[in-house]
Amino acid sequence: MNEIKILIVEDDPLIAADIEQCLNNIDFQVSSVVYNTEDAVHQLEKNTPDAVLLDINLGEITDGIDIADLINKKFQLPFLYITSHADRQTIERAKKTQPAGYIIKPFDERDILAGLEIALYNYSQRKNITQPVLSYTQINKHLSRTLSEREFEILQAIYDGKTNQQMAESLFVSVNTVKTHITNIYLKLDVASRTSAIARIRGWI
Amino acid sequence: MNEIKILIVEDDPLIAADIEQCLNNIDFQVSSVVYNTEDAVHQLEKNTPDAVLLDINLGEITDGIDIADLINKKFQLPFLYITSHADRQTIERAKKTQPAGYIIKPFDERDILAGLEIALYNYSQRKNITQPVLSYTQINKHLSRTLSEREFEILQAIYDGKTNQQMAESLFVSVNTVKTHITNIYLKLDVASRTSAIARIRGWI
DNA sequence: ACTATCATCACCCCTAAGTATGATTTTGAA
DNA sequence: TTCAAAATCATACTTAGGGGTGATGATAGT
Repeated sequence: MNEIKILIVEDDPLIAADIEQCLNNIDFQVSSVVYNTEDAVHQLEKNTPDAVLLDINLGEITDGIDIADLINKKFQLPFLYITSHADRQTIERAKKTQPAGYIIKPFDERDILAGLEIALYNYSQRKNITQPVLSYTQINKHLSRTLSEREFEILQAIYDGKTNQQMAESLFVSVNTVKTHITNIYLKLDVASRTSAIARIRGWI
Repeated sequence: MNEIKILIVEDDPLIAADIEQCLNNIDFQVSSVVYNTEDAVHQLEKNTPDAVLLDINLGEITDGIDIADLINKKFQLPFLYITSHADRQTIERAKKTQPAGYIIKPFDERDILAGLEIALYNYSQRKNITQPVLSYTQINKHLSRTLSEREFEILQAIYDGKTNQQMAESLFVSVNTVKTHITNIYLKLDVASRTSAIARIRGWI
């Protein structure tokens, strides 16, 4: 059984029930169903869910997008819009809140399943990323003389704090070869040491 | 006119044409339509798009999820799946590639508009997260034996790619002193070189 | 007053890192 | 086929980085 708790914000009781039914079918727990902003805030504070499904039009002055703003400011939870509003203006406003998804009514169980699974997974991954991965193309975008793939491998190893000896072993080449590659990398990056190479590419990744 | 270029990977020519039509209607440029993995890779390399729409089932050994893996490894572009496969197994595999969205067929112009707009916006926002500066307290949170302020200064200089000589000059101390500090930093960080020190703290900032 | 931490410096030794130069082989594009 | 780039390796040299040990004065906490 899934322990993931979802908060539903939807002013139409019929649709709310429908969403709730879907969530039950796909083994998500509904932490609460609320019909307005005030209750939504209350639930977010007292019974913090793992993710939120937001209707945009709530028939009051504040709407789902305002709630999204609040989630970003105070709670930092993943949320998805479920709405029938798919016009440019609404999407334009909605995207600025960086939602994890945008499900357009009439929705389908699978839309919610896929949307939530991806939202939750992405959220959990992003929470513990700080290790930015080097990208070959990303680095080369900044260079007139581009790195070869082998050189890029070496640069990655330097970035990971490896010694020349370790690189030689893991790449099955001699230390001399590693040194040659490094010399060429330094030429292209216009640096003269490992640490300055790392500092140089830091802004690029 | 929108200059955003989208790559479509879809093996069914009818659906591909349909997607292309949708993109045109909502003012996105189609950079290319490809039917298999090989062409997809080629397009990614030669005519890098701003985002990718991926069908999962391509009727070959490799599928859209493999292409997604490749995008993450080498290109780091936002991508959305457009597929009729919405079973748990597929979603489970797909979510691991951290897609920006998952559009289930039969799709609708608005699904694509909302999905792409949000994907592109989120991507652009996440890209310019400013490189966090080293923070003294942040580093020490992770250490049992904390760095002194002087040691932290030295660590910053290492992080910036400075040599011991340069540090000695800018801090008005002897190179020997710098070395002593560095030795102590290494002890506390449990590393044995500048580069591994940088790699170690990378996860903390 | 005693102790711990910090910042400072010195000297020795050793190795990893970096520089210079040159060579061979493979491969892919013109 | 020819040419250029890439990957491989070698040898020799220089230097920066790192390990070990020990010492001194300053400061702050118990």
